[in-house]
Amino acid sequence: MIATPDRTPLPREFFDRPVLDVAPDLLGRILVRTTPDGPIALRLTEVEAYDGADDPGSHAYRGRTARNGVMFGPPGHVYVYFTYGMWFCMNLVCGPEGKASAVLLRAGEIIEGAELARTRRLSARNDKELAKGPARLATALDVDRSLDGTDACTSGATPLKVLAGTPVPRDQVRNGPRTGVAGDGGNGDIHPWRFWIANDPTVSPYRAHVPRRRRS
DNA sequence: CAGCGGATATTCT
DNA sequence: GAATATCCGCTGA
Repeated sequence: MIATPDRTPLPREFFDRPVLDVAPDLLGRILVRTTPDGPIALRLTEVEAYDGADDPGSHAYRGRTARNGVMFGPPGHVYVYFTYGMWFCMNLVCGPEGKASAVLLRAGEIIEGAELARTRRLSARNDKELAKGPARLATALDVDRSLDGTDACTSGATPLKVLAGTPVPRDQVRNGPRTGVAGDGGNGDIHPWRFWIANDPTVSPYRAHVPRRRRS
């Protein structure tokens, strides 16, 4: 017997909590992206927490900039950034206004609208790869900077919403160092803030931080 | 399969 | 100038 996922939208209070509480609680939730061509729904399987004030790995660590301003705003809004000159990644802002913490959505399983996602992810070899990685997830859902600052918690028509779905039992949640973040992953790592669903085939592979040199 | 170079905006030094 | 919350295509085993 499989429980039917709860399609009730998560209220803003869900996100107005410490980011380390919200992040594991987002696993199994359903993100719905409404596009002109139709809806795409994704079950979240992997996330990472970023805590502005005390977190050197966070975009907000060195204060507010034109890029990260949404992180300092109210919870339940979408923070989208552009990285490596090519890719977008999306976050959900958590905690009270001014806290500048957010959850990076790293991977998920497309459960509705896969045909739409495939047209945006032509290099994916199978459906498990459609949203395996944060930039792939944003690409599959047609998310870019035009959605930065969008409220995911208001009622009515919004481009992005988060539904209650089916929360993952705590014993199915794994955590470890964040992917590609300088300072994370060493012995005595104090930021094991990547959370994923155990044995889920859509979770992205872990990669340690590796500084890369630019060609001269 | 692992390793690597290329693409190149935003931010900080 | 140099690093970065990444991905893709190519190379060689």
